[in-house]
Amino acid sequence: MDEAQLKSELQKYFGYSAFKDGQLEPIRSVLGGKHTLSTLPTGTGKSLIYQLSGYLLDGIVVIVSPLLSLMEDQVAQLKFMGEKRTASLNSMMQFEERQRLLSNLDRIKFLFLSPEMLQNQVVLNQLKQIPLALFVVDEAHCISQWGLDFRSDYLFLGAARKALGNPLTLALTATATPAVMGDIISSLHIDGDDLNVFEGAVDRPNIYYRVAAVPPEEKNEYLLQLLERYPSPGIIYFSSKAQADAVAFMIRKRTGLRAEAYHADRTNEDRITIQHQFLQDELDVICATSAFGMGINKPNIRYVIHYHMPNSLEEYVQEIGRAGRDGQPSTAVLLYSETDYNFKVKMLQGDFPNDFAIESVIKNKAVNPDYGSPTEQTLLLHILRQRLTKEEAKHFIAARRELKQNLLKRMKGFAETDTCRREYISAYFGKSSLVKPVLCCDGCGDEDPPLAGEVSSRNAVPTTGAPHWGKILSDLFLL
DNA sequence: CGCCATCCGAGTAATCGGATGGCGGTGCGTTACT
Repeated sequence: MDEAQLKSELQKYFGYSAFKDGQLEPIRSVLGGKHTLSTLPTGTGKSLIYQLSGYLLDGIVVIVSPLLSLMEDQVAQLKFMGEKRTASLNSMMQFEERQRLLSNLDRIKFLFLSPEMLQNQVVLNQLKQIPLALFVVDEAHCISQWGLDFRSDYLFLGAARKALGNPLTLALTATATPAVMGDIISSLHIDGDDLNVFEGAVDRPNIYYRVAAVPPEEKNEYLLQLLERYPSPGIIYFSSKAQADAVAFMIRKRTGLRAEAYHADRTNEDRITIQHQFLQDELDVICATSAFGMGINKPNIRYVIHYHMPNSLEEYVQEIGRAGRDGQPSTAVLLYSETDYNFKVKMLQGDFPNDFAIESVIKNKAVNPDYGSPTEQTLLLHILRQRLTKEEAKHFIAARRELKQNLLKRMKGFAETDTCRREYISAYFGKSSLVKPVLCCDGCGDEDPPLAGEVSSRNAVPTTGAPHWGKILSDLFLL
């Protein structure tokens, strides 16, 4: 199908007259019968890729999604567009409801489910009975990020694909390093000869990067200064739920800003409310752990501050990537402290099963649910499922530990580099060409973007020589 | 890692010193309970 025909189908199904950047190529690839891996920033219309492809192929489209809330969002969106043949299969459903859906799958066009649900034999058997147009893995980096450490069912998507007869597959993610892309492809057991990979840009030219070395005890005061300076709304990321709570409280006390904490200890109801309020501009600041963000597509987030550094540069880039979706100047600030790094190193070291745990799991053929963190348990489960020998298991754990430590070291490298941070990220993601924006990062000696209406007293940033606002914008749009 | 909070015994009436231990975070689904 040529581009003109696809455009007319786009018009027919969605009412759009043109594709956004990065949509057309993966659609043509899928329609050409090729497995496809596409990295495309969130908010640039990733879901349209499988939606339009799905309409133009016979059979059901199965979309594997990491979060129930994402599934619900997608179902609601499709139904809003008038597509009634949409459902998600999950644990929220009543038994009868689920039975009814499973026996009527032939009436469904878009089915959303979790990787865990695909482990269910009944579900797999029902799916085998009907023609499968496309197997979609949304947020596919979760395979690499969670498979071994957190949600082991992500590693079984390859087996599920095989059970379903190796269907045409589309993997979508916002950002992936070459290593993560390799993990995705090999874990899904995709034949490389039948694969097309489309890589979107990683760089976000309208985000200015800055790292500030701030000792832990000075972070709160420093943060308050930043909040005075930066326009809302924004996100502040933490490595600890308690600290996210505490700082949200402090911000409410000491500023006029509306701040809320968001993490896994909040009730489902609270989380929905907070997210909704944030999207409606009824909150200025979200103090969040990594629980917040996936699927959030709010255009006007002006800053993302990291109170603690994440465990990897992938996570960092994903989290700061939530800023400035509208293309307007935005800021990413990392409050870096070597104490934090040392703490993370220590935590990481304790987060792997020791030899005794490895040996007893192999001996008992079961994981003791009372032993260790979720990460340790997932790793032990993997050892068990792969039927590793003692030696293999120890090597596996050692390699895993080294990998995680390296990810953390690269994150530290980013924080400590005195050269261009944008180049550092770009190189990390294996990109060769990079066009630097006028306002790049502190490593390039650039000052923070001047902010509308800013009265700068305390920070006393000299504005002489700083590019004019209008020039900054025009430079951005030329990129 | 290095910093706290907590505990504990000493030995005196209410604290003190030293030791100890703890210290992240991500979500499905199922099932056994209140």
